[in-house]
Amino acid sequence: MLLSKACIYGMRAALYLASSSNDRFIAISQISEDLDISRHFLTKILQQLTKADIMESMKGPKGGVRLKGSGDEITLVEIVAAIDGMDILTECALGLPGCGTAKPCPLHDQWADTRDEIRKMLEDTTLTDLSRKGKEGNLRITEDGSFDWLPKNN
Amino acid sequence: MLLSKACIYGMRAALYLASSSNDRFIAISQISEDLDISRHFLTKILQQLTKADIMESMKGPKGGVRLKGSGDEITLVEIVAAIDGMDILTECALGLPGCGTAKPCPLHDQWADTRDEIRKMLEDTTLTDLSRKGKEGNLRITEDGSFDWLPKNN
DNA sequence: TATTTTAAGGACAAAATACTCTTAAATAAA
DNA sequence: TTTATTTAAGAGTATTTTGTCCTTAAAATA
Repeated sequence: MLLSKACIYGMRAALYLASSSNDRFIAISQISEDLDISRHFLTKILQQLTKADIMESMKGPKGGVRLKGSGDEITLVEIVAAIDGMDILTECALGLPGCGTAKPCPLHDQWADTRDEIRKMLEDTTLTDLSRKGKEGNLRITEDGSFDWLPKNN
Repeated sequence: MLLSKACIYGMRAALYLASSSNDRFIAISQISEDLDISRHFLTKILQQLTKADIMESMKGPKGGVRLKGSGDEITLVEIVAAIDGMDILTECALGLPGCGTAKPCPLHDQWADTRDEIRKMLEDTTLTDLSRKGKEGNLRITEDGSFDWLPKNN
């Protein structure tokens, strides 16, 4: 698995928020319910994203989380960096520390190329891209085939 | 991490064997020592590779493991398939089961493309490719910077 | 001010992964 | 045939990841 579950959950939650009216705070309990993700676990993950300034949070009634910036300025790589770290995009495929052009492993060149493809994809994809695509195609963001995954307040 | 440690260890051991005279059996204890991988753990991993017919083993003195076929017929994807399974090359980036062209997630298209790049790289790279490259450039296959990583019997 | 709602944070439990140890079986060679 | 060597196999331990629970803090509102 390239990305941890925490990272995947974070991406899905961010995509959920990007598909909502992003001026309002949305309770994590609602997100967790709609996306069928453990509430407490998701809370922890979104804390990381608020610390990374990707989201902002508000306590109390009417509180919750929302994206800090505009969805078209947030790319997937930022979420990955905040949760899994950038290591997965720099690490050696054979696990050798310090693998680079100066001191490569035999697989270095090939892996560097494919790794760049992954990074480019993550860098080029914004939350708005995914949200638009999801809305246009009525695509799912949750396991059960329910295609009307859009947050209720939209 | 895209590949598990077990998978990475398996690839390194296979590359080690591909760089040796492959008519002789080589003791796992020697491989583990040269590659600085736990002997018992490596034994388990190589058992998987022998079950997958990538290697063959022999008990007793003068026993050990060796590649079953020629190194230029063994690609990295076979090793990955035997240890981590092919799931990592088919799974949805958002973790949704059944994600495919028929029932995609918003990230499906982008991820399918990059996933194919990964698979292509693994399918196109043979052990002999890596071995040749390693020998030509005197590249390392082990952590400490020692560049003379070739098995002693060559 | 009191109550309710919500995130923050820490402590804990379960599951998956990584790694170790022990014993058994096979084989070569003394 | 006995002994030494080496893989096979299974049980056991450690670490990391994933997931749960409970308490505290902050904010809205009655």
